[in-house]
Amino acid sequence: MAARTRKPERRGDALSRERIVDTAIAMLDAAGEAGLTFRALSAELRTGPGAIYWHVASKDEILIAATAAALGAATAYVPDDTPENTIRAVALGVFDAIAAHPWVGSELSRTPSPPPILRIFEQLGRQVQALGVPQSEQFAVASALFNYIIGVGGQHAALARAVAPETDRTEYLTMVAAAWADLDSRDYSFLQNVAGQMREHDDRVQFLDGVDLIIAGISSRWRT
Amino acid sequence: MAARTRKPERRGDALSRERIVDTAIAMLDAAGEAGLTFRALSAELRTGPGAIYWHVASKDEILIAATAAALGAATAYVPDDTPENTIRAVALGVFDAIAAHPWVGSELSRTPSPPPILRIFEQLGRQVQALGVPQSEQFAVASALFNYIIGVGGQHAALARAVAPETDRTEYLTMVAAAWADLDSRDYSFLQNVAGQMREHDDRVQFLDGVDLIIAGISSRWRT
DNA sequence: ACCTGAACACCGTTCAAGT
DNA sequence: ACCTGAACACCGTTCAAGT
Repeated sequence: MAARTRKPERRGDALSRERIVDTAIAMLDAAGEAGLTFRALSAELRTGPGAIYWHVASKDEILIAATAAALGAATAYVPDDTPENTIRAVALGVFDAIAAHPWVGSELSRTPSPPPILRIFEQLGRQVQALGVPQSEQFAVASALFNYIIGVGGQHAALARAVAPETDRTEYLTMVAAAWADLDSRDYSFLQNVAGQMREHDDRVQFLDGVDLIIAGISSRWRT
Repeated sequence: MAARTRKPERRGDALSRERIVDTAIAMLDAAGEAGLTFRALSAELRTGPGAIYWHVASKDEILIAATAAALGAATAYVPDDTPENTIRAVALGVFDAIAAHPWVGSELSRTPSPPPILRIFEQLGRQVQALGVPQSEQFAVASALFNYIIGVGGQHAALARAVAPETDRTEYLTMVAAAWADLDSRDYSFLQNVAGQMREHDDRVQFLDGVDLIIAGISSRWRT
């Protein structure tokens, strides 16, 4: 993903904004959000923390750039398909980006809408338009889709943060299911009932089910 | 909200878990998440930081207890109404709690599901059941509602964090609308189109529109 | 049992000084 | 122009010592 075709770069490892962000992404993937510190980052880059500040203004800027890069692939490609399928494709793009980089999920609800997030909203909005939703409702409907997608992302990030990075997914689901099954059945009868489904459910399929539910709502309302 | 009917408490201000959490909530409301530090908290409570650690194990515990307290009122009362209206009531309860305490929005996607969050899921699940959604789909549908609600909360928290606490809401919306109107019209035609609606929209109404959209999806799918 | 406050091991960020 | 690394102003948390 790093541009190899720029000017030759005296050595392979001159410090640059791009290398800083790439290294930050690698560290975030490996050790989570807590693992990215200026000290660790500068050690990895074999410099002092001050050198990094010559290329970026703050840690926030690094985080925003890293999020943009991680979402970039997801938001760049736009299929030429029905509005419904395009919405699904955009949603899955975000979902898969977060699955690959769980820290992206927390950034989504932390930053003041940098470009890649605006692009997601834009894409959803266009499809909402194409579905024939009247002007006055387009913003509300696009927001509903957007907030659902972002919400799932945030929950996934919370899960990733809660358990050790190496924890097996099914092992984790078994833990949660057991915890739910242990709840007081008067107060939590629903959770107890579905605790079984927890173990075998497929996040990705369930995520798409939610998207489809909103799409179904749209067509039932404006396509009678 | 603090229990006044316990034992008399030698003075009015003995240190206690309850008073720590109440004070933390007041500080979070006043100065946001960045304003809550152990030093500031212990200054406010007129002790050293060590005293606080005798009553709570960590800052996280304080944050979780504060979130539980802020959401408590929202999740306690359950109206005896149609499933649709109960879903709306639960959703609005969360929305209003976050409007009153923006920091709750970030906690929602940060903590590993403490009780008040499980209660929200439970409540939504029961209504989904009552709406006649088949067993096998109940978990997915309840998750869709839950994630949408949490997602909106997270976005609100992000907004609250992005602007100074005193910033006027309409002033802020005007800023965002202006920023959207300035975007390249080729890349962001949708955002430009709806930038106008941004200024006059009512968050709360729009939030409910999204809930209704999901409800509409549910009935169109399982109520033919 | 409960509180005190100095100390520890960190942060992000700055800045004089180097090349 | 770019890098160095010590220093600054913070964090959350611990812990010997007090009452």
